[in-house]
Amino acid sequence: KKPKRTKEEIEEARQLKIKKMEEEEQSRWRWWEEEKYEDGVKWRFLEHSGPYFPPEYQPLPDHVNFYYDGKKVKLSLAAEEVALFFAQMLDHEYTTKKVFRENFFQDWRKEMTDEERSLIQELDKCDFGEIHAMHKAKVEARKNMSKEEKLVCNIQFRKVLKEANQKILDEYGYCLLDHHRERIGNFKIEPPGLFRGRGEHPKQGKLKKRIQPEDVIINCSKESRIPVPPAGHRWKEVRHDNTVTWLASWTENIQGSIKYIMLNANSKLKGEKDWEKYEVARKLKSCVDNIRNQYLMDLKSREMCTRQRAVALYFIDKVGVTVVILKLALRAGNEKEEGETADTVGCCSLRVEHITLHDTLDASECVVEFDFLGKDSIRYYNKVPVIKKVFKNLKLFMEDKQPGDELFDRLNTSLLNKHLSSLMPGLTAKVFRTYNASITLQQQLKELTNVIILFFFPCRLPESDSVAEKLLSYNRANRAVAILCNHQRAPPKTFDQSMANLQSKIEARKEQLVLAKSELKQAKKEAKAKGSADAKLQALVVRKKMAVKRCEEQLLKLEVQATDREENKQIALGTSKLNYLDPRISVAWCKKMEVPVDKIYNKSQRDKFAWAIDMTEVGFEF
DNA sequence: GGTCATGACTCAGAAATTTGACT
DNA sequence: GAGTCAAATTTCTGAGTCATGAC
Repeated sequence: KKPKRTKEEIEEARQLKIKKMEEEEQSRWRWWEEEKYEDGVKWRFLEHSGPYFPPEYQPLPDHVNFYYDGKKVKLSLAAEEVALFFAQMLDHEYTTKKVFRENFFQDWRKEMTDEERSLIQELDKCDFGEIHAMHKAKVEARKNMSKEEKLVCNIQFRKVLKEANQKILDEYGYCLLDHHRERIGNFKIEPPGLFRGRGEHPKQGKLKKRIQPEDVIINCSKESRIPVPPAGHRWKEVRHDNTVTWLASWTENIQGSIKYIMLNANSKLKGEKDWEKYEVARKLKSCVDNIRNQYLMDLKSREMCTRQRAVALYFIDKVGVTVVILKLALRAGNEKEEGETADTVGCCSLRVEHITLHDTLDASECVVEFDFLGKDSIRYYNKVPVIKKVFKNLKLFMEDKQPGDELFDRLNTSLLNKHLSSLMPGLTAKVFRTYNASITLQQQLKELTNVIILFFFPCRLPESDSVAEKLLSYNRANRAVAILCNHQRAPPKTFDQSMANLQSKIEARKEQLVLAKSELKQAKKEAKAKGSADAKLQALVVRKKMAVKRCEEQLLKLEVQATDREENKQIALGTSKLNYLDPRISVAWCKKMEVPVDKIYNKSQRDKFAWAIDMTEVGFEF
């Protein structure tokens, strides 16, 4: 059995943790206080250990077999490994899809020996049952490890495993960049497996090949300790390019695109770029009115391509309607090679079939109904009233076109961005998303957090909002942005259950409150009857009062939690929080509302936004 | 000047893993 | 104080954006 930890030991561990955090803070590289490098230079010194390669394939044990057409077949090592990839995924819906199965089978056969290939002709005749069962048992065993932890060997096993992982992290997880130790984001080479695209990807199921050192390019300083390739291997190339941020790269075999090993989000290189991004978006704030006026004028242009550009910009920026402001915030929409990826679109690549025009709809005029698959094959569905000029133009663009034709046939992202950068240096379609997201957060926070109440009822101080209520307001503001950016998630599998659990907790707490209240009443009654002389009874009343208060607070907290969770069912807050919202807005809000920053940002988020946490004053305006 | 390929980087949700609250 | 389980966090890697340079 695990030896019990004494109170002293627990306290010691706590102190150690605090000390470690303080040390971390002390040693943090405050790069935002330093001078920036000349244009294009990303680093002056870079040293690292190269990427970490996944372990070699371990052949199946003798009792686990593959069967073809009912007969046991001993596969070659290469074919067996790929068979395992498929068997591992059998519980997943992917393996039932026709495209996935066909792609897999085709690529699998390429890995087979001639003999295997002539025998194994149909996927339906393959029986991966035993391999699948073995894999499931392995996963189960790992899951149950904590239950069996009582067995000393298991504890040791876990410890060894943890230590081994730590060793890998220490060795490969960090680099030295300009005298500072920086964490690497993805230091592991992606292991081989079956490609899983998103949505209806034409290449799903294809074999993602094992990457060898001979495929990898290393990037580091000339004068640094050059990473040593695994024994018996060599690198494809070692280069010393300080105008890029990556440490290693390789070309993957599915799309032929390049994969990179880069630094963690809390690094200088990523942080500085992030800061810059928000500064560009803030610059847009000062000239957005002019830009809007310009594209509203362009809607009447004689040039068709100018008109298309104006309508596209209108989609990318926003739609202003008299009472409510409805925003669209579409992505730019680059062209994609047909048949190479799932059929998804953004603004410039919209097709006629993706929008429906309604002269009137739900008491609004000139409504555009959008229905298309965007990035990651996430559906974008929205009905938005637009100004007449935009509506008329859309009708014009759609004239004599087939559903599959491009809506903006005279426009692409390159033209759009060229135009934008002529209006403001650094301006691209993407900046509008950042700008609109951040400005929305700022507005929503102002509206939602009691400012009005404070103004009209100065006796009600912001403190009267509990931290839980303030956080609900923050999450609602965050949610408004996530909806704007169409950041969706699949509802968690356990959602209904966890909601029901929470509800029953609320009911229990309510009952408890009723009970506490009646006990308080009773205590008061008794105290009154005995007069104020009885100190014991007076103390009881105080205690009961406290109990009621505590109960009420807990109930409120649970109710707030329930509201928050329900509203969050299909919305992913993380993406906007991490990528679109200027952290300085949140930090300033925390300061103003006296909410600790760690209620908003967890440890790694605080690391990522350390620059903002450090420099932001309470009065910061985006 | 337009188009096309390529490279480098940001953004994205799912899945795996860890944490910590509750019983 | 241990066991359980949901929630939080981290990891993973696919999918975009956008600039550049060759033709």
